[in-house]
Amino acid sequence: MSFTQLRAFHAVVEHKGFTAAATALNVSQSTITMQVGALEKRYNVELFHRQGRVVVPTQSGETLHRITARLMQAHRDSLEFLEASEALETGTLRIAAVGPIHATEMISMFKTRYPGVELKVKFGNSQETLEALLGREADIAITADVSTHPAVVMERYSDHQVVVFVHKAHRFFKRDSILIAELRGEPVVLREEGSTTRRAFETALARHKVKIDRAMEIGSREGVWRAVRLGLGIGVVADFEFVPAPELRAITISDVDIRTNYFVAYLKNRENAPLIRAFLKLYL
Amino acid sequence: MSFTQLRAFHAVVEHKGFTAAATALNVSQSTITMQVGALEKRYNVELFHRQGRVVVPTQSGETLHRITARLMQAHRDSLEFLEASEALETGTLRIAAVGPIHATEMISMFKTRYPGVELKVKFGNSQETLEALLGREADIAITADVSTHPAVVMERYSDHQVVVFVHKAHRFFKRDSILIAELRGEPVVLREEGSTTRRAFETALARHKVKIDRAMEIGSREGVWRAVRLGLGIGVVADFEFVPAPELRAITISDVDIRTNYFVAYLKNRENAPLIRAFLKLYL
DNA sequence: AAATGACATCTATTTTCTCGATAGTTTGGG
DNA sequence: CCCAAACTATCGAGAAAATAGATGTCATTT
Repeated sequence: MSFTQLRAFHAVVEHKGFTAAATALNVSQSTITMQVGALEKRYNVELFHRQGRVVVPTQSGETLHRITARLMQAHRDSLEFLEASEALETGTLRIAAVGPIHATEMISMFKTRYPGVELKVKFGNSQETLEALLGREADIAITADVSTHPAVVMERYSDHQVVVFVHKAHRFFKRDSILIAELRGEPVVLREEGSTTRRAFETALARHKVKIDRAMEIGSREGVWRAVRLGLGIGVVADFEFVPAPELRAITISDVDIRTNYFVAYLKNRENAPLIRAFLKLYL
Repeated sequence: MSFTQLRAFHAVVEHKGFTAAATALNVSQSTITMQVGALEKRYNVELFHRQGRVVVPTQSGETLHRITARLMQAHRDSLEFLEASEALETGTLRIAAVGPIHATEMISMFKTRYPGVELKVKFGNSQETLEALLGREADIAITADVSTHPAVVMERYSDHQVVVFVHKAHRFFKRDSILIAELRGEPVVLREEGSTTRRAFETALARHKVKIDRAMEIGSREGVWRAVRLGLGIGVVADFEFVPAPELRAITISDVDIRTNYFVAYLKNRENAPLIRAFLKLYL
């Protein structure tokens, strides 16, 4: 009893005839006759009443048909699922990330592009993130640390210098660069916690034991930009994000290299996993 | 996506490994690897995490597995049903019969031999019985009339002469044969209504306008035999059923041929239908 | 009675499935 | 730290299954 035979039998019942079944399955009528005939001969069972040109399933045929209906449904379901997977209309991508900012940005972008894919995000520190990846609990890791593990591939996702920028009324306005110590006590307009740029900036300040005046905390780039233009403090921004304006000036910090450094990581032997490829393609 | 591929995939999940799946399906490991690999490549989907010697289904793999579980169950059910059919452990045999006596005897015998087969019996006259057969509402007809329909095969099931038998005290005891008219007014011990033998006997009496004395009506052959031995009347029996005894004698009716004539009929083009063959084999 | 429409049968061919050998990987032990 | 054991991956050839097309048979229709 092969699947092909059962499929042929099922089609004959569904289409009320051998010829019709053959048409539906895109095979020849003789093929259908053979398949069904083989079933009947092999199991010594009469599946159809053949009375002239009318074909009616026997009692046994009807019973078997109830079973093959389930069989064919499951077969169609399998195909449907696989085709949905192929089109990335289904599936699950598990992301382990160190900070919410990058991840949520990426997630919304990915979700917009592939609405059918379920996304699971787990936040943790760098070590936990890497462990999740190695333990196959995550497909993608978004982390700041570089891993030396041979099975892990890391692709740089974000790499830029942090600069400060000031309004022209500020005493730094005519400078090209400053020293980090000069920021001591300065009022600074910052992005919210979790911002990659802010984290890099504060890490550098802490390392050099520089205390600043956290004048404001604003949730958007434009907000920071407006606050600085109003002279409320020094702005902090990634270099490529700085929008030049006549009354504003970006200034580098010459004695410390403050930069963000984020990576997307995945397991080497899964580089061809469709969802991982799709994810990387969207950002790199 | 072929059934074979889905089966291979399913086995790998179920047996937690390619090699184990191969063993379970009685194929080589390379076959399994190819089947699953073909699925993954064709639909660009990752079905298993391959981490060294451990094989774990991915999220997609688990989803597909839920579907293939149904698929395989239906496949097993199909096989089970067909094998039951082969062994005549299932199925339905529809019988159309003219009288209850023969049919019930046959049914109980058939049911004993094939307990799994459902039997449906419909009683009617000869014409209805034949029509049920031709209309495919019955698989087997048990009838007394001979049909000339070319599609119908009739096999003689019962054909025997009806004889009377008497106790040695009876005036017929020394005779070899009698005329039917001699039975007029005689006390006769009969089987119950529906008995084939009784019907043939009474039909003959009616044709020759002979009225007898229905002395007793007894539901078994032994009962009739005992009653006759006690001198309660003349017995009526099929020739081959007569059990010789010193004080009893079977006597033929010389001027009328009283015989039962029953047939089992089936459609010519269904002569190979397993249930029909099984039925015929049991009686002919 | 011929035409028609549908199932049955046969053989050759194409496609699919499968195997066996071999290579590459990971894991556990000495 | 390296080796052996236990897997999975890959390849090319051979076996098995599925299929097509021509033709036969049969019942119904006109």
